[in-house]
Amino acid sequence: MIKKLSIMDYNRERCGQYIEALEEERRKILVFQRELPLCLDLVTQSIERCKREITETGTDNVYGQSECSEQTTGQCTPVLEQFLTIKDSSTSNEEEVEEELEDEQGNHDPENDSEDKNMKSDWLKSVQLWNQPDPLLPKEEQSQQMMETEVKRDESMREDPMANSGERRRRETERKQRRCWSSQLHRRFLNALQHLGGPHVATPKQIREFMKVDGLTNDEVKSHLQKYRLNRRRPSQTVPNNGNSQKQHFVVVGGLWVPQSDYSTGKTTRGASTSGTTTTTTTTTTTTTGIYGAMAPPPAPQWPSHFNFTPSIIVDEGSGSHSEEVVVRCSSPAMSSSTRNYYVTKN
DNA sequence: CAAGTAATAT
DNA sequence: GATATTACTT
Repeated sequence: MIKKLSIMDYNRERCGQYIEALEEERRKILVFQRELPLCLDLVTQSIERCKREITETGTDNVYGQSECSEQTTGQCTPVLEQFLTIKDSSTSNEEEVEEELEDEQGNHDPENDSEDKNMKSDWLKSVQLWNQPDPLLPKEEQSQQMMETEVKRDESMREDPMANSGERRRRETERKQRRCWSSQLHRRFLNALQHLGGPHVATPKQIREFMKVDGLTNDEVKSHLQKYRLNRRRPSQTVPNNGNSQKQHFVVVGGLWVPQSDYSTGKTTRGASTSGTTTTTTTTTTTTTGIYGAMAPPPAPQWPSHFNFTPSIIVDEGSGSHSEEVVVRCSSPAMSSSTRNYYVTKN
């Protein structure tokens, strides 16, 4: 009898301490939620779970062993509402593997007592680095376990200027089919960039070789790089000061402007397949692909939201250092000693 | 040929 | 308007 109670109390106590620790952790992570969205989500979920356990101990089951396998972070105890300012995250769809970077190839985490197993298995599914417009593909298995070190891209899709059965093509100047940079592809891009010493040092060719994405051309990388550089030069400046002060709170941390709530705007419609346990009844498909009909499946890839065009934070590795350390430093708008080689057309 | 940049197309 | 492709210059 008493024993039981004492155990209960003990557990509760421990849980409480754990929660405290977690919350503290979360506060820290919150600052970098842009870089560590999943991390934050994890911690949040953990906190929820713990709290739930505590609150439920009042009744009978001491160990809230209920796995509470809720898929989304939705319906939760309102207790920690204060911390959930980000709320809308709906990060059920993980395609954002945080800054793990390198682990892409060798990630083997067979032992995952934690709840983070469901993630990371997901982004592997969304393999298609290239949103290859292909309505025909069932999109299910398709190209599943490839990827790994080298990603392959179906070359057949490519419109060959030559191979046209009839020369109905518009002459040889057939514009390439437009393809988007999926977030994963972009990750590789960033990864390469980082290892090559920053966007201003890395050259398209190097990047392409580093990415090891089959079918990726130099020009594509070059273009992407160009855009990347431009976007990073002056990311804001649009929307001078919209009257709506909404929830764009910014926090100054160590001289860095960090958006307090962000990242969640994506809200991709793609059903997060979540953990592999049992078939998820999520509709997945039926995404109202309004435009383009069956062209590009998900509207997912949106740069502004989840690509790391970190406005004022440059994450670049010391060019020479091979260590894992990543230096985060502020980039003054006037920095970037980009030697502007402006060539004036002098004919 | 490769990289940067500008122009153009979607 | 944003993003990708192409054209052009170096």
